[in-house]
Amino acid sequence: MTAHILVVDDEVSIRDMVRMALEIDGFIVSDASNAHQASSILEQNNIDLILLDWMMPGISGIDFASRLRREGNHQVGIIMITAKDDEDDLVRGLDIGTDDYIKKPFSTKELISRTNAVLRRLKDQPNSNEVVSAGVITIDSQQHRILINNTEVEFSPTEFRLLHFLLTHPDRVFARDQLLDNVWGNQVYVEDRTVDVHIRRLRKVLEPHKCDHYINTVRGVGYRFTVNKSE
Amino acid sequence: MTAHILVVDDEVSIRDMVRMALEIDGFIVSDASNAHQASSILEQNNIDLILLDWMMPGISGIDFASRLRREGNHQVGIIMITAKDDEDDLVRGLDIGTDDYIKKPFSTKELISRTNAVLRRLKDQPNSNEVVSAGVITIDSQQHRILINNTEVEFSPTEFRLLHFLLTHPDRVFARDQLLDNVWGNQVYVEDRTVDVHIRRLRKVLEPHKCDHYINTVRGVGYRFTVNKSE
DNA sequence: GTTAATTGTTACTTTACGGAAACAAATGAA
DNA sequence: TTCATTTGTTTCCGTAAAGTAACAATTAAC
Repeated sequence: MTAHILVVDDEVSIRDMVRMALEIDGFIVSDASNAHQASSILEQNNIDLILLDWMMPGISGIDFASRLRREGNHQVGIIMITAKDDEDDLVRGLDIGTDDYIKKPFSTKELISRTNAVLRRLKDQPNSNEVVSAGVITIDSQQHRILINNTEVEFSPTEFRLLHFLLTHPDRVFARDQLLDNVWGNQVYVEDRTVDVHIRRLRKVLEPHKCDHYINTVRGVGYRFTVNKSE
Repeated sequence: MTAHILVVDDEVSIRDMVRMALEIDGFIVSDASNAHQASSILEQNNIDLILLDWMMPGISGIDFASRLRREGNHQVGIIMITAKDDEDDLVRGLDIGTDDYIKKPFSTKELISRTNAVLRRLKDQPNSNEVVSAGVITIDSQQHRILINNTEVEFSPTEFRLLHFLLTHPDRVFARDQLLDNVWGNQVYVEDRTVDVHIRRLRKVLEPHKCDHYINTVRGVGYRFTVNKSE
C-alpha cells in the first residue's frame, strides 16, 4: 500500500528536502544522484514513482525518462522537476511520456499533492470498481457497500477488506500469513492470531444474516470462503 | 462523437506541439494564433473545447474567455494555458468560467487527461443549465439556487460546489483527495482535513431541513452522498 | 474604510477500530 | 483417558480517524 518513491537529483540539498517531505507523509524513499544509480535502484526495488530532475550532469532527466519509456517501462510514474528557465526544452520533454511536472521552486505541499495525484491516477488504471457477489452477499467496491439479501450491512474497514478478499478468492484455503499479506499488506507486521480475531468479528457480523457458514476453518492450515456447505 | 478542439496560442511551436498530441489521441484540431482568428473559427465550426493561451498579444486569453462567457456561450469548454504561476491571476481565471487551466510546462499526458476530463464533464451535463435533484434537494445551476422541500436554502460557494458534486455523483464513495480534485480543482493545494470541515458546514446547513443524513461518512475511505438511509 | 462573509488551518474532543493478551473450548495425538 | 496444540471468544487499551469549534487571513460587500 505504501508507495516507494525514487528521488533523482544531483543536488544533495534538493534530495534531502524532498526525501524529508515525502517521509513525513509516510512514503518509502530511495534516492540517487545520477541516472546510473537510479537504474540500479530501479532494478532492485519495486518503485512506484520517480521524481526526476530535469537537468543533471551526465545523462539528463529527460534522456533517462525517455529511455525508460522506450524500454517499455510504462508502469512507473515519472514527475519531472524543472527549473524556471527550462522552457526551451519544454517541447523535447513533452513527448517522452512523463506524468506531471513540478516547477522549481515548489512547496512541499505541492510536491505531496502532485505525488499523490499521480499515484492515484496510476492506481485507478485497473478498475476495481466492480460488483462482486457470492451466495447472498454482494460487494460494491465503488459504493463501498456490502449487501446481504439486498440489505446493507455495515463492516469496519478491515472486515470489509477481509471479506472482499475472501469472497473474490472463493474455495481456496489461505494460511494466516497469506491473509495478512493480502488484506493487511506485506509491510505490516501483526500477529498471526489477529487474523483469528478478525475472522471472529466477520462471523459475528455475518451471523444475524445466516451466512457465517461461508467462512470455514481448516484446522492446521487457515481459513476458506465457500458458499457450498462443506460438512 | 469525436471532439473538435480549438487551440489558440501565438507561439507556433506550442500550437504545433499541442495539435500533434491531440491528433495522435484522435481529436479533430483547429488552431488560431489570435483571438480574432479564434472567433471566426468558433462561428464556422462546432467547437467542443478551446485550449487558450493566457498571454497573447492583442486580446488576451483571459479577455477572450470572459467575453465568450459574457456573450452567453456556456456550452464550449475552455482550458487556459498559462506560463505565469501568479496565483491571483489563476483565481481570476477560474472565476471567469473556464473549466480548467494548465500551467506550462505541461506533459502531453496532462494535456490529454485534462482535455478528456473537461469533455467528460461537459458531456455529463450537456448544459450545466439543468436542474438536478435527489431526494428533497433540488439544484438549479443556472439560477444558482438550491431548493429543499421547495424552499430556497443558502449555501456558500464552496458548499454549493461540494453539494452539487456529491449530488450529481450519488452512491459513490469519494476519498478526500478526490473531492479536492473535483470540487476545489486539481492544482489547489489544501489540506485533506479541510474537506472534513466543509462536510461539517454542509451538514450544518442541511440539518434544519432533516437531510444531513444524505451525506454518509465512510470511515477510512471518505464520504458518500445517498438518499437511501444506510442502516 | 469599515464590516461581514468565506475559507483554510489548527487544536481539541470524541469516537470506534485494531491489535494483543488472556482465557475457554475444541481438537487431535499418545 | 490425558496432554499439547489449535482455535474461538472476550476484554482491554492505545491510537488513528472523524467531529467540532475557534482562529486568522483573505475577500466581498456596503
